Amino acid sequence: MKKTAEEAARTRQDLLDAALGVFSRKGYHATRLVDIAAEAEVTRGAIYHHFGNKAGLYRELLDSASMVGSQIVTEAVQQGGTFIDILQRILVMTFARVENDRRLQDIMALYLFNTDLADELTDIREKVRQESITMIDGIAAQMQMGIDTGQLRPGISAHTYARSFIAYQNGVVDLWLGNPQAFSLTKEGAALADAFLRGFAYQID
Amino acid sequence: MKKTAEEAARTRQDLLDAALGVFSRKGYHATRLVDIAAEAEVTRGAIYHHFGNKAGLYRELLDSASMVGSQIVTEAVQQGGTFIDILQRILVMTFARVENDRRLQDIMALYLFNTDLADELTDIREKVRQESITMIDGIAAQMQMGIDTGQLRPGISAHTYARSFIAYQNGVVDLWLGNPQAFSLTKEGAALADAFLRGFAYQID
DNA sequence: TTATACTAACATGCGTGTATGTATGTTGTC
DNA sequence: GACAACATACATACACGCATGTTAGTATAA
Repeated sequence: MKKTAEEAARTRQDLLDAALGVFSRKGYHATRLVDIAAEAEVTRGAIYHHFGNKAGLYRELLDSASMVGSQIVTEAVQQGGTFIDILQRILVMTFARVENDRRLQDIMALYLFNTDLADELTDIREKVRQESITMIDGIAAQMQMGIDTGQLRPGISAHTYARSFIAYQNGVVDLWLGNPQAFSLTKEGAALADAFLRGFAYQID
Repeated sequence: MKKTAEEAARTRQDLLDAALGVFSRKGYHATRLVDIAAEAEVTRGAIYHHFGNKAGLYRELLDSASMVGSQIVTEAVQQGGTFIDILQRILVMTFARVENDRRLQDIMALYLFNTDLADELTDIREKVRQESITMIDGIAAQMQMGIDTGQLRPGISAHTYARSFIAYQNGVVDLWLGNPQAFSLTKEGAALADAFLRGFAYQID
């Protein structure tokens, strides 16, 4: 019955993958550990062996799921262009990747729909909150550069720009997750990014 | 033990109010009927008497909570102004009202975080989905007018404008609900709306 | 031979729903 | 308008299932 070390690591990863899918689809409370175990083709015992309990699994999962969005950002920055070009690219790439990457969908869902977190998970909520704050701060620093170089309209604070940006990004993804058949993130992504970054208002030059 | 007819209606409403608060804070699965009953200062028996079961209570709640956003829209339209002015006003009013109205906060949370809805509530999810579709269609019709009258930039479809708009509105509210102390929806509302509607890009006229 | 990676069986608690009880409003009848 | 007959608005207590966590067992890698 005992498996080799790498086999064990594999089932551990399988459990994390399965948990990500089920948690993001059904929420924390509604997911039954037996569903996760079944999807990973083990029994619940494996979960308790690797993660101690349900909350431990969720904890681990969130740690492994973090720092995914940052990869897209660095990739978009590397391709160069103006400040607005980069912001546009971040949105377009995020939208397209969400539509085509099931795993990323699940991670986004996990971050966006973190209600119904049990009392025993308040520390997790707090951690996510802190992470989002530092993320906003980081984006705000970038936005400040955009303001300083005259590529962003003045009169709006860097933090407002930052909040506006990720609010939009999350809002679009959220909307799509709620009804994926309604529209295509890949096809409409560029227009959605354009409408946001260039604004709705028609300014005659 | 039997109360007068209007007393009964009162406890029924108390239960709905209590349910809105608890459901929106903890999610469907995590809320215990005893919590709702306690907050309404009755026992669970009252819930089963008035609503049959937990799902019935949630169902009723969602019906009574619907059609709140439309009120803001009509109010914003009545005040007149250009198309962009009205859109701006809708955002600003929504943001400000969310920050100051606990009930509206709960309703928004209920709509935004509708994950973890039990298998017995798939019909509710479907209903919410349908409502959001017709809402988007309605907004798109308005946006089409904005395009036709040259007040919205051409080259973007009415539906994309509509999705963009409510994605942003929801995104900002979602962001704030996740961390209300981080910023003030009332104070930053105008800037957030402005950044969105006029765009980030600095266009030199 | 020992620690590991689980499986299987069991115990426990908790939350929903239901059945019953009860006090009181409400309605018809004379 | 008084009084029975019934309906209502809950409270209380119980039954039941289900999901978590725990413990014991087993096979095998190290």
